[in-house]
Amino acid sequence: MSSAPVVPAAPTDGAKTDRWRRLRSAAIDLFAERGFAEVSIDDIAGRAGVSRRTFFNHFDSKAAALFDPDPTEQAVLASRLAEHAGGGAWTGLTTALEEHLVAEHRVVAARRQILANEPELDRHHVVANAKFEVVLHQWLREQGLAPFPARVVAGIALACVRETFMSWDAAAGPEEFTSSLRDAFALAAAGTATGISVSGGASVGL
Amino acid sequence: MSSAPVVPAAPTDGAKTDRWRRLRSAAIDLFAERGFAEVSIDDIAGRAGVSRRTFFNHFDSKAAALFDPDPTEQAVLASRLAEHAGGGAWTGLTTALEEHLVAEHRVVAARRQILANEPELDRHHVVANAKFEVVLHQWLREQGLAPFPARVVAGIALACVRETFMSWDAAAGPEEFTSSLRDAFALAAAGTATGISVSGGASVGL
DNA sequence: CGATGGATTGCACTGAGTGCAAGTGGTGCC
DNA sequence: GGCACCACTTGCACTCAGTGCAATCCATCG
Repeated sequence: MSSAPVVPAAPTDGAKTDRWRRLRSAAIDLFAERGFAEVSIDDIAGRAGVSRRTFFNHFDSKAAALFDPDPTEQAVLASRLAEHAGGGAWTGLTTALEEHLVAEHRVVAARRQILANEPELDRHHVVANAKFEVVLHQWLREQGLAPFPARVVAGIALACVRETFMSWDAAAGPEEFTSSLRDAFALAAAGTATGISVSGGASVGL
Repeated sequence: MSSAPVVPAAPTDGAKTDRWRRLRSAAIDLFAERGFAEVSIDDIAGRAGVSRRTFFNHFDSKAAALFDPDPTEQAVLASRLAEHAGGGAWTGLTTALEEHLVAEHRVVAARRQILANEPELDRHHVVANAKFEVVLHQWLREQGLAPFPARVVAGIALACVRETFMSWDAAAGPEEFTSSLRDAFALAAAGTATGISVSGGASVGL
């Protein structure tokens, strides 16, 4: 009980992560209540019971409080991906992404709701998505893909996620999201395997 | 000489656009000289010979001065796309994009140079790319693609642009960029037509 | 118990971004 | 020409995001 764990189960868990989550939670609640622009960092820090300065020990910016991944999230996604290594890049990638988004569905739904009211926040969301791209690209390269195909595959997968997310009504619940996402992945796989048909029918692959 | 032109050749040309270009030019020069963070908006406005307040009449933010498209650019890209309508979505899209990036190569190169020194600016660049996505997606839908395939195709094309841009040495000149971009587009078309091979060889399309 | 180091906090400061109201200059209309 | 109109510019004042610094608090380890 007293000995240090040989391998910390979740490296960033602890008081710090708790504070991080309290801050994010406060931020999400306030954004949902009043709108992003109407919430100051003092408000967030106040509701989370920490000082304004502490907010900036955890987040680089106000938007980060809404869009940054959980401190453990990168590692979790990475291990999900690792579990699916070797069984086909596309299958592994999409399975891991789906698991991941299901596990995070509460936060994902909160983001969707807030974005629905304030579309201009989409710019920050796009940036958040780009962080995923780094992880996915990295993993795909480890699976043996060259840099460029890895970029394309990651781009396709993220396009699926994005399209699903944007056309999803958060009030409809997570099941809707999951099934739509699965459809999107399947459509992408089928489309790229057979060539997504285009009007005019020119056979250019896409 | 005195009659108003029936159709304004470029709707946003004029004194306002001139100021816009002077401001962008000043911003690019200063960013290249000192680095993004070391340049204030007063600096930019000063060099462009306008007031600080006027800067904000033209740009929403400091980053916008570097990454916003030229006021005429959207229209220009749209008309390039229009020229290539009907001849196959992928071909038209990539041709228009290539033309467009060649025409803009000075600014593109400047951005590349500045990003090389300050990678953290990439977040803004990603946002700028996302604006393209809107235009491309719109055009693809007009070509008869459903929302989702349109998203995927646009995502692939932008992945090509992004990968080419990021792996390009701006000092090498625009020809390098163009030929790399063309290669990337060809690779994407071939890869998606035949299925990008993955290690393990599972036949999942990607 | 005392030392050590990470995290929190308060304070002060720079600079981004905005609202407002007062110029300023050009354009067309009488 | 004179005048009204309009779009753009400018200065001013203000809020608030974000940062550096130094003091403090607290948990853990020896």
